[in-house]
Amino acid sequence: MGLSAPGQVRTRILEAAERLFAAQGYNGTSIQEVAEAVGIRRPTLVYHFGSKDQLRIEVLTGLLSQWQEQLPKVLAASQSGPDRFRSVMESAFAFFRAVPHRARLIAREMLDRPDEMRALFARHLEPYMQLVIDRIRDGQREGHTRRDVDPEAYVVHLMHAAVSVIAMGDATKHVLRDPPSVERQLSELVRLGKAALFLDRPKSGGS
Amino acid sequence: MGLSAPGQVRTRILEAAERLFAAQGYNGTSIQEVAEAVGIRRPTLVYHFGSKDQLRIEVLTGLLSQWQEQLPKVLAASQSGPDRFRSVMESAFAFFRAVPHRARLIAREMLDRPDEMRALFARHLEPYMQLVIDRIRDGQREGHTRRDVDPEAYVVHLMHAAVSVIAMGDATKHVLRDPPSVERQLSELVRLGKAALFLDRPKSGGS
DNA sequence: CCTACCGATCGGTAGG
DNA sequence: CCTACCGATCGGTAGG
Repeated sequence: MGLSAPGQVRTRILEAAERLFAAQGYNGTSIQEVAEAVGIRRPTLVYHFGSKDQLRIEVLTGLLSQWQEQLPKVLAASQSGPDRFRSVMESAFAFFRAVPHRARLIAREMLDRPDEMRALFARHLEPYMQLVIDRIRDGQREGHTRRDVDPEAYVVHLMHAAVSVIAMGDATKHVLRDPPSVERQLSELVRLGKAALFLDRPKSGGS
Repeated sequence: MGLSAPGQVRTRILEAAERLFAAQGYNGTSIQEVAEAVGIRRPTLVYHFGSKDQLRIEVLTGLLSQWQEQLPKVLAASQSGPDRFRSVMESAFAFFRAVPHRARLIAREMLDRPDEMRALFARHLEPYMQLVIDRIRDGQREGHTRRDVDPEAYVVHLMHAAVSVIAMGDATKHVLRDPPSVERQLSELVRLGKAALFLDRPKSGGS
């Protein structure tokens, strides 16, 4: 009896590797550890993936593909304006928070192999980011979005902020006397993003 | 003749280690590499620091001490309000941008050893962060700062954002058709921070 | 600050 | 999917 659900061996290896690489880093994880977590011998793992580096690449493209698959659903939420913004942001956070090590692995790879990650982002995410950017420019023309927003920098900022709050939140969580929970941290991020994007308007519909 | 300026050997080891740990990570760097960069033999390095882990600890406390030393100067900039905000932010960015690998090392350690980093932050930075938080609350009472700001979460957000833009900016830099430079990214961060903190006011002094 | 040496672990291969 | 084996490198010690 194995240590996790049966499934395909390749899939179980990928899951274990994703978890361990996220927790300890690629250099901090031996393929021996991954094999043990799956319940197989090391040469068997190498037989399936060829090399440790190839395993890393397959883990990463799998993760980016999931992301790419979820993004359209997230962006299709509703029409426009502040409420849509909130729902889009919260769906995006939910995606990362559901499996927190995803954000961790992304952050690690951005540090270790920035060029490779840039290429992966360009392939998997660029169209969607560009779509958001175009919407912001539309909003600026139509007058309900601040004109001083730098759309490219704004979108990149939100992505950085979301990834790092979830990936590195543990390190800053209890620094303060009244430490903000991840919940508070994320809802402040939503507030911050809205305040910086939309023009002030009266609280309720009247006027 | 060594590979870098003479100085104390210990100091040269610390500098090389800081640079290499930041670039390749702690697990991705051998003490052999550090020794070679300094121009000494590995056992000599071990003689000076006892162990690789002790070297890491001394690199990190050194870095946090520098940070702690600079922060009061940064915060003493001017009195209050949006202009002070801008100058404080820009001084903080300048500190990291001057030696970009500092932010990288901080980000790596937040991922690898969150508990240890939390303790270091608490010791070296907590008083200053708390000071900023108290100022935000003052501003809220006095009415020139938004009441919906969550001061703790806001401050933590800015720290996360600054560290990750500088540390991981390379990975997101050229994703878009019109990639924002680090400059644009940082000035958007200043704009975002101000828009989310202060109430809207007329552009020029007249009313 | 060095040379010489240590056991342990690394990723990967041979061969079945 | 396994056992048996490989050379290379790891952090650290002995002893001077």
